[in-house]
Amino acid sequence: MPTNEPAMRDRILHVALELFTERGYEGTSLREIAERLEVTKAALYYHFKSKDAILLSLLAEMTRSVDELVNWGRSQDFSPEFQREMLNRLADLFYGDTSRIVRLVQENRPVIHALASRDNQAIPKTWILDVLDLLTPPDADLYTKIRVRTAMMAVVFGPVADRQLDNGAEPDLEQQKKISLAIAYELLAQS
Amino acid sequence: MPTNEPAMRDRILHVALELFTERGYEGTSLREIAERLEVTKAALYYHFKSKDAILLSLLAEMTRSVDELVNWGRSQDFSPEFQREMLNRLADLFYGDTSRIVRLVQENRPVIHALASRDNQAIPKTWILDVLDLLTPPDADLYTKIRVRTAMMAVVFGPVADRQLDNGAEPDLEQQKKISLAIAYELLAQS
DNA sequence: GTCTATAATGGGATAGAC
DNA sequence: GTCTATCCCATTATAGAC
Repeated sequence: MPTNEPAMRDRILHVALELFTERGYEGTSLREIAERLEVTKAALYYHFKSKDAILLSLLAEMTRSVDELVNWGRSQDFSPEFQREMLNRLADLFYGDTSRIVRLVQENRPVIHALASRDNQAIPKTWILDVLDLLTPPDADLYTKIRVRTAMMAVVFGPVADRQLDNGAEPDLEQQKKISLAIAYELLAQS
Repeated sequence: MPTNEPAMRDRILHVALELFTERGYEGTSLREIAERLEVTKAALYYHFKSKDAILLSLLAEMTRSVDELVNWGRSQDFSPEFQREMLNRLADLFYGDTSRIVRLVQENRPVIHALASRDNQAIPKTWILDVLDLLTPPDADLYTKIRVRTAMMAVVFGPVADRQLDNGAEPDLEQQKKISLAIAYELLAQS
């Protein structure tokens, strides 16, 4: 007999994502997470064997999405069409649910980096460089490299930056995504 | 009789900047800072009254530079020439020494935000929004806003991103600055 | 699956000698 | 201006009852 309540495991992840992003991983204690869920610290340990495990679980989701994209990119030959399609897929990712995890990673880079080198875990440490590499023409000069880098930043960091941009009003993410992509195309075309 | 050794206070700040950026503020203990300087924790407390004070002292430098820029910007009328001059000054700042502090802020956003709201301190919390505001034409539509935002990101985050971009080789920051500015100009011109 | 209680660690900070 | 020694506290994590 299934319950209507979301599984506690997911509720923990949900609250953790929010707090880790707002106050940082190390600025968030398990006590705070437990309080929000109105359970005790010990209860958390039934679902996750450590605090690290909660963070790693959140990151796994993103790693999966990005790995998929990178693997697809590696299977293609370079061409302007490929470049644009790569940007499209990147935008879909980062203007979608994944943007919340991207923000989490951005706000907690040092801890995540430490975790990655300790656990040898597959963690988004260099993913952005991998994607950039795929987006850049093989024979690019510095000027082209920076154009491509700027184009990627527009798409990847746009959704995070724009959230605070629309003064108060609910941001129209679909619209922002279209515009960011248009600008990014332009940057690629003239390189 | 002055000593040739750099003052301990500055040596502390130097080491703290490095560690706070690499391992994060909360991931760095005073013990680690003391060890690098081959002194004890207690010695640090002679120069700074708390760990927070070290971070705040690092931030003060950046706050000063940025405030200067924002104040200058506020004293000017908006025009395309002003826009470009504003970008120039921004680039001078962020391709210079300040870029190290920018990176520190980027890597420790949650803690710094917490500090800012606790102390009511003048901290680079919204500076980027202030600068963006000044760069944006008064009557800008969403398309223009995003173009301007992209232009600013190219100049502000470029130096941080590019550092890892030149595979191994020493990056030519002067060159990167010129190119980033050229791209940023272009984004502004067609908006 | 969640609780109470407690262990174990490590951190920031202070007192007082030198 | 730096040291030794110590305090105090919050945190992660575990043991064992229910």
